[in-house]
Amino acid sequence: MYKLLKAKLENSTNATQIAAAEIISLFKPISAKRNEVLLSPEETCKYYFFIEKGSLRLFTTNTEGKESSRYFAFEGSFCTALPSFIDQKPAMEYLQAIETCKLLAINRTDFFKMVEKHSFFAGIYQEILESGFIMAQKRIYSFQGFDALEKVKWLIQYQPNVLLRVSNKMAASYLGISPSTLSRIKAKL
Amino acid sequence: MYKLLKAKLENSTNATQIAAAEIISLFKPISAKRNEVLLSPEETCKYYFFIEKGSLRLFTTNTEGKESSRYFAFEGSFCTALPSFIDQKPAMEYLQAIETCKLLAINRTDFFKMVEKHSFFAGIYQEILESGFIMAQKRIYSFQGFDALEKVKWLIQYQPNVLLRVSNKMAASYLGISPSTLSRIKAKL
DNA sequence: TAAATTTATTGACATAGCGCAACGTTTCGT
DNA sequence: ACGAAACGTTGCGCTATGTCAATAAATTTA
Repeated sequence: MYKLLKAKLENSTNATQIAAAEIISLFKPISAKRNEVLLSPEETCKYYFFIEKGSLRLFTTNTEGKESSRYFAFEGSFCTALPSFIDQKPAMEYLQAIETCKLLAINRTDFFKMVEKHSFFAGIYQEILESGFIMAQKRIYSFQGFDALEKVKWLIQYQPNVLLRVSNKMAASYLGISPSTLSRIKAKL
Repeated sequence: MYKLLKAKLENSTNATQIAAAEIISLFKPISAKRNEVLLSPEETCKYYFFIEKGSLRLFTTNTEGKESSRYFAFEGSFCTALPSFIDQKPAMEYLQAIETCKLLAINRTDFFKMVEKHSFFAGIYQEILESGFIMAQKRIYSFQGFDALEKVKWLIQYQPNVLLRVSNKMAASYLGISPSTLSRIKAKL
């Protein structure tokens, strides 16, 4: 049940068994069904999730109800609506299970307590922030001046899981193209 | 000369005068002329810069030579080619002064030494990463499904400095629209 | 300060990709 | 297991925005 989380923490440099165990003990198991919404825009995000199994996505809807997906996360990753989690303001976005999930959740207070107490865990948090930042930047660059075909190729190269495990509609809303266009591009390979 | 940096550090909670002074002593002043390139894609980024005066931008060029601007920074901000600074790999992007600048630079070793030594400075770094991440996410959301007019309005609302202090060409390349389109939109207000 | 270079504006034209719609297919609820 | 609902695919016409080009304005260099 805590297999992947345990591996993640214990493989971290400077982690001790004891510290890892303390942190793990603060994560509570949560199940989520396919399509279940774990967080709505008006809510404030209370938990940092770790995915043992399944996948999550973060997305918004604009005023006309059109979805825009921001992030997909799969087993072995942490995922939360970070701005809300950090600032404790309404999330302004949805967090949704897109497959049946086994999740582990730590609440905000405990999370930051552990970040302060265990420097190796602060290191993990720092890595999450750094890689999230870098990923976001790459995506911004990549999408500037790319046409639809180039975006799809980029996705295949850098996040192949997305096209394999996520619906066309969601993948399209991640790329900022219409489902029709994505469908046509896939047909041409 | 160190006025803004001093203010930034000393206004931080948990900062002591002594610690702030130690950190400040590791920043060396650097001048940069308008349009001067401080870092090229094949170079590895050695410094974290703080802007006392002027402005910087990060940008790439694609294979056809078209520029794509990623980030503009003005006085009072930290700025570096973060992925390169962190991983010490080629930057894959340019860092350029777009106005005449007075900069303060700290090298990577000293920077991370201070992050480890002074928890308030680690806090500042954490804030930079968090806000950078959040900003990048907002931008991704905003640019998905926005047409050119909406992008410009968004920029006016959230980063008015960009349109005021940066050339149309650069602002357009930041928004992912052509200079012509930006010009036409501005004409219509 | 004048010439040279770069940038901004505006018009004419071409086109990628969107919305819409129709139809087939998969998934979901009971 | 069945019907209903959501999703994927594909065709068609339209519009926003890109490219190209010509002129005007601004900035840099000497």
